Amino acid sequence: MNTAGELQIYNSLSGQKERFTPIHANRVGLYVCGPTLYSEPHMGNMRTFINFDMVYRYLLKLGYEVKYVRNITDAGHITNSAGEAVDSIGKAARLEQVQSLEIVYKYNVKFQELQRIYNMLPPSIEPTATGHIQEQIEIIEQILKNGFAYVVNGSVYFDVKAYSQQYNYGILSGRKIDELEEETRELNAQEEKRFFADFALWKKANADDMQIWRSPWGDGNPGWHIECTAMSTKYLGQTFDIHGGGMDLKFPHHEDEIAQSCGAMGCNPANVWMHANMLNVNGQKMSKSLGNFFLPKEIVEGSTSVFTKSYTPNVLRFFMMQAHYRSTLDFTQTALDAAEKGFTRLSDALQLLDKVPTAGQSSFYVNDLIASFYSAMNDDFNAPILVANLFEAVKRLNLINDGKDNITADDLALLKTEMHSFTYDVLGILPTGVQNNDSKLAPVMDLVLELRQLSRENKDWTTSDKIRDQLTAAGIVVKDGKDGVTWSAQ
RNA sequence: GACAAGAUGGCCGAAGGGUGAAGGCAUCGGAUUGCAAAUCCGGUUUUUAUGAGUUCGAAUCUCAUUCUUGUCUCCA
Repeated sequence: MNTAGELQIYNSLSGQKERFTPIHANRVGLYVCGPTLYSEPHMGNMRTFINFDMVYRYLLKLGYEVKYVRNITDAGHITNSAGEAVDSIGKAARLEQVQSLEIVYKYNVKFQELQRIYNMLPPSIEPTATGHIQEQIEIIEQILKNGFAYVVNGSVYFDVKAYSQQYNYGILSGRKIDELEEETRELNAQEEKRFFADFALWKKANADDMQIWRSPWGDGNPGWHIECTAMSTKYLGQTFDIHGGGMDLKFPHHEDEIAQSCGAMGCNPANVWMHANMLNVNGQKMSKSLGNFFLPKEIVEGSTSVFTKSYTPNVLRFFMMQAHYRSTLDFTQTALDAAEKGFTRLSDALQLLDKVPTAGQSSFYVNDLIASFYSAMNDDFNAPILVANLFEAVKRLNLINDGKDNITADDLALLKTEMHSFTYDVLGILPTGVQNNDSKLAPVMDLVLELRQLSRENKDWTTSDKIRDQLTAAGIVVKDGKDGVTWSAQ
């Protein structure tokens, strides 16, 4: 493990950066709220998962043994603001005339494919809500036993008022229930609840529910928040290190998770709460209702209505890594084009690591450069600074290649190891530019470039330029360097 | 309305009391090149939303104002 500083993480619970100390030395428990699989995740959903993939990757890089749990919500959410029963998974299923688990399966297959496309490391486990009904029931029973919940007509509600006698409901979101009460009273005319802020732990089944389970309170289904409490407790323990999720889950979802854990087990579930910010399109949160969303696959295929061209998963990941996870990020074509060019510059320089000449002495401090990679990430996973520092290394490599800077073989080996590690292992970029080794294309390119070289020697610029232009049009970029011609395919 | 987070160059975005406000993209000049591309060197653009205040010193802290976004029981 590197000792260039200590990892600091911004904790939403305290509102400040804190030195990260795992509960068990060298081991980290990480829980992230995963997707609700009633439709295909859009790019905004992916940003959160990619950000936490980066967090996971850096924790691994630091040498931690990380247990990364990301749930899959495959049980319907229960109610909406009007108190009307809404089972979003069941609803989508009815529309498409299939069973609810069939639709969950369908979108889970797509989600797993997206994880591969965007080079996300698989979590240690992806538990499902439907697979943990018993655990959820047991926690609800515990909350009831402790007096922080009540049963009404086959449903169970969390008793926020009783809870507030002992605990601080609103500790995460900063909300104060007594202030909220008057304004929201009219909107929440749910007769079953004793108090407007109470939330369902178990909801009695409706006749048309597609998912129904048996429970001590009758047939029904679990409330939205209880699954995370059940699964994080089962796989990580009553209190674990880091709980992550999108900013929009802070309230009520995460607030209620805290209440459930305290209510059942008397302790906060997580020491550190991390929230990833939203992805915006033209200044607005990407969402289905606004119609400004696009699918992660569409943008790779170039079939969105928003952009006129496609971008590779690498470019998209790189683009996202140029913004801090706690900042909103605006997706625009000009920004993506800029990222694409910057990414090309970075990946070209990574190729140089194998080609650059070495010297007896280095003309700059390689160790300082490498230390800057660590200190960037140690500062609350500041990937944009890491990228900036990687570009410092890019500049050095280009200078070395031009004979204006020097590096020893040892330093180069070190730089290569760390640049590869931070680019590929931490940022999650997939290595590119290996097409030069393409067994079928390479001999053809050798021939074509030889012919071009002949015309160049004969000063037949028309022919040589035609070859170059045609290759460019075919997506193959030819570079005339000092020591010969190189090419790369996109 | 309540709560929360913001407002930084032509664009995307860092930094968050200490001289010259990262980095990428763009743009301009030079080097290199048959010409380009790539690369290198150098330059350009921000009175850090506005107005006050605290301080020896503020983009950074405080207050006010304007605006933006998010959440308020569907949400990554």
